[in-house]
Amino acid sequence: MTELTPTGRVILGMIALGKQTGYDIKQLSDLAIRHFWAVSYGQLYPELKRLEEQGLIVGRHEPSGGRARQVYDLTEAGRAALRDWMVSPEPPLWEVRCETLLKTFFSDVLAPEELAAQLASFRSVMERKMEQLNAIGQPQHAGPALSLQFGKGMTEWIIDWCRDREQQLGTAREVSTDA
Amino acid sequence: MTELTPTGRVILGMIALGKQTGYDIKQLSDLAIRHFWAVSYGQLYPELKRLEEQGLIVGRHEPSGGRARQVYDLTEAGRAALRDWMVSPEPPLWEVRCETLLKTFFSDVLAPEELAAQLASFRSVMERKMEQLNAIGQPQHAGPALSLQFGKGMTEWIIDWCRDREQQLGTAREVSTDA
DNA sequence: AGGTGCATGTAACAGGTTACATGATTAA
DNA sequence: TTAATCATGTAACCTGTTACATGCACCT
Repeated sequence: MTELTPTGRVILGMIALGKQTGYDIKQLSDLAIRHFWAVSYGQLYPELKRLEEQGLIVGRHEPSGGRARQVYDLTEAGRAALRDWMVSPEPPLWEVRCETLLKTFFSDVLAPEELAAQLASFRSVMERKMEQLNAIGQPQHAGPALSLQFGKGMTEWIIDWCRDREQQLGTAREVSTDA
Repeated sequence: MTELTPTGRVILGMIALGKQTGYDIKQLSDLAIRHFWAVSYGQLYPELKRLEEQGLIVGRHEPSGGRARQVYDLTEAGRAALRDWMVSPEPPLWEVRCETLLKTFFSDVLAPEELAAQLASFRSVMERKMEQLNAIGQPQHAGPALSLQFGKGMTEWIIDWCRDREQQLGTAREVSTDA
C-alpha cells in the first residue's frame, strides 16, 4: 500500500476535480479549502514530483505559449490511492490551534475589557473570513458546497460566541462600576 | 523585545497559573487546552531551558524524595513578556486542519452512504471529545471555564452539523431508491 | 514601459511529533 | 512485587512556511 502524505492527498483530490497544474491546485486551495486545510508551494511542487515517482500521477510538459507548464493526470494507481483514503475508516484528523482560546484560558491576569478586546480582535479575524467565504458564491458541485456550508456555519457560530462573551464582559464591567 | 515561541507562551501562562514543573504543565495542557492547543514533551523541555536562558523564568532543583524535579517561577521579565503577548493587538492565529472536510470537498467521487460514513466517523471523534470535556467538571477560574464552554459549544455544533448532513444523505438515498 | 497574472521552483528555517531511554516513588 | 504515576530528557523524523529567484504573457 502506498503511503500518502497529507499534501499528497490534497493533490490527488484536486487533480480528480480537474485541476491539472501546481498553480491551479494552489489557486483553488487558497480559494476554497484554506479555511480547514492550508497548502503552500514549498510542499506542493516537491510533492508533485514525489507522486509522479510513486506512479500515482503522470505529468506531461505542455507549455501555454512560451510559458513553462506541467500538466498532471491521475494514473489508475493514483485513482485507487485516492479512493482508499476517501473511504478509509480510520478516525480522521481534527486539529485546532486557536491563540485567542489560549489567551482566554490564561485570562485571569487580564482586566475584563482587555479580554473583551482580544475576543473582538478574534471576531474581526473571523468576520473577514466570513466575507471571503461569502465572496465565493454557490459552488457547482455538492462536495465543495457542503464544505463551504460547514465553513460558514462554524465561522458564524464563533462570531456569535465572541459577541455574546464581549457583551457579558461589558455588562459585568458596568455592574461592578455601578456598585 | 524578547521573541516568544508559541510553546514559550503556553509555558509562561501555565507557570503564571501555578504550574511549576514540565510534568505539571504537560498534565494540565493535556487535560484542559489540548482541544485547541497541543503541547508535546519534545517541545516543552527544550523550551523551558531556552526560556531560562532568556531570563524569563528561573528554575531551581527541588527533588521530591529522591526523584529529580525542576521547579520554575516567572521572573519580572517573564511576567512582562506574558502580559505583552496577552494584550497584543496582533490578529490572533486561528488554524483548523480537518481531514473530513477535505474528504467532503472531494466527495463527488463517493456514494452518498460513503460520505455519510465519513461524517459519522468524524462525529464519533467529536463525541469522544465531548465526553472528555464533560469529564472535566466546572473549573475554579473564569478563564479556564470560558475556554471550556467554547470547546463544548463548538464540539456540539459540529456534532449537530454532522448528524443533520448524515440524515439528509440518508433521506436523499431513500428518495432516489424510491423513484 | 510597467504592472498584474501565470507558472515553477528551492533553500533555509521553524515548529512540532514520535519513540525511545532512564529512573525513582507510591499504592495495590 | 508489580503496575501506575511522577519526572526529565533527547534524537530522528516529518511537515510545513517564508522568502526568494526566475521568466513569459497580457493588458494598459
